[in-house]
Amino acid sequence: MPRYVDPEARRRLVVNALFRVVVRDGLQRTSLRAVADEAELNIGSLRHYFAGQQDLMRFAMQSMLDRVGGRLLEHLGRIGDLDRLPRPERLRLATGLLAELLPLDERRRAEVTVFLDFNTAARTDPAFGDLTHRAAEGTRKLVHRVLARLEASGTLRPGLDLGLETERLTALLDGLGLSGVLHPDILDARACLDVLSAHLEDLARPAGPSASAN
Amino acid sequence: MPRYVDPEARRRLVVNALFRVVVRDGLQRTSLRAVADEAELNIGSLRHYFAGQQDLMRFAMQSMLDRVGGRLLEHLGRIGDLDRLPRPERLRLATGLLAELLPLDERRRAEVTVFLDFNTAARTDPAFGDLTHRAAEGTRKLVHRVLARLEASGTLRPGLDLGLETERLTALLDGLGLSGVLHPDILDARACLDVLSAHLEDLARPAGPSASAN
DNA sequence: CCCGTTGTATCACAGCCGTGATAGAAAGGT
DNA sequence: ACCTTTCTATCACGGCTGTGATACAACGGG
Repeated sequence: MPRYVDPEARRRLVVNALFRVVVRDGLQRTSLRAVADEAELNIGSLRHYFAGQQDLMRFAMQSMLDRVGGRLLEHLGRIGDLDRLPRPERLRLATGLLAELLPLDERRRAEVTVFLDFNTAARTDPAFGDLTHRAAEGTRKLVHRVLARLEASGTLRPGLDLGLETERLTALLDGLGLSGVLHPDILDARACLDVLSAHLEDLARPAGPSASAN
Repeated sequence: MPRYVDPEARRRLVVNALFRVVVRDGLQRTSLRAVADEAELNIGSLRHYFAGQQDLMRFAMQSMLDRVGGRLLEHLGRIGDLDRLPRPERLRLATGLLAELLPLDERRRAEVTVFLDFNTAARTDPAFGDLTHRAAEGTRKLVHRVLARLEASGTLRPGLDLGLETERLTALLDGLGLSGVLHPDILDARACLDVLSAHLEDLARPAGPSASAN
């Protein structure tokens, strides 16, 4: 029984509307009025929950980082003890986790799209501050952790420079997300996943090439 | 002895000014007036050479595609017969060619930055039409060609799916460009080049690991 | 000299934008 | 009933945008 209106729910409503506008029209055309219209709210109401444009944008960015971050932590928890699983299963789980960062369905496509627009805008717009910077560091931390777990379980081929491989895999994910969002006709969801899968398989030790015998 | 003013030179002047504004302030804040100011031209003069904003943007995008494309063709021509070169040299040349797409110095950093802003904008702005689409196809064509040459010269390890490897390498280049431009403090020029170099080395056949004996 | 072409500069207009101010309705405690 | 807080709604202002129209200078050929 919320007293008055639940402000948190209102903010979620607005942020979701903002995401839809960004996906549909791009961040450039995402104005306070456009978001208010999309949320079927009066701009006056909207401004009652957000002090201004900067607040709204920062809150939206932070919200989406929280959401994606939450999902990634879910995946991480679900993995748990990696060593007890068969080798192909380990790679499958790692792929599934990192695939959370690829535009493989409408939800993730929207997330990657918004994330891309925010990031490019953040290059020159101080409104986002260091949000994108910390996000980039977080992604690398995660990727590094996944690679470290795979290595600890003996799934990777030896002699890899984990620092370099972290950057390589991160760049691959970013690039797949970029093309998947901007050129979905060239790189569709299936191709995205195939490339990621192939890359992880490539990092795995060539013990079982599984070319002929499975 | 140019009759009147050389219109082509004027357009180049304007386009260069536009690039500077985009790099400095972002495409969002790149207005006709800002470009005119940067070019030290009156906005009326500017509009004498460009019908409107769309024309200017399209022309700028096309110009930068031409420039980068020209440089890539230069590299391609300079390579010529790959098979006559020693193996490490082949990889070095391929790396140098593809490094043209990475923000390794101020010129390339500016190009990648502008290219990124244009591409993200093109997702929702019909002004750019299919320019970015053809650019994306062109990049893949180039990457595929490089990989095919390397394979034809026996430099790559066997059994590679060139189509998939093309997407992988393209995504890697895009991702390196993205991080190199947006987070240069996390991924500096050296790291960019190292990752690309390592990737190509990884695609090369492990015949000579060159760990001890060269 | 004259005149058409080319280039430069300026004004005005409508359309957005973010934002401050303000008024009034709705809600809930006393 | 009353009052405070919360919420919705609207107006107005200055600023920036692209663009059409227009006036005027500069150039180059007849």
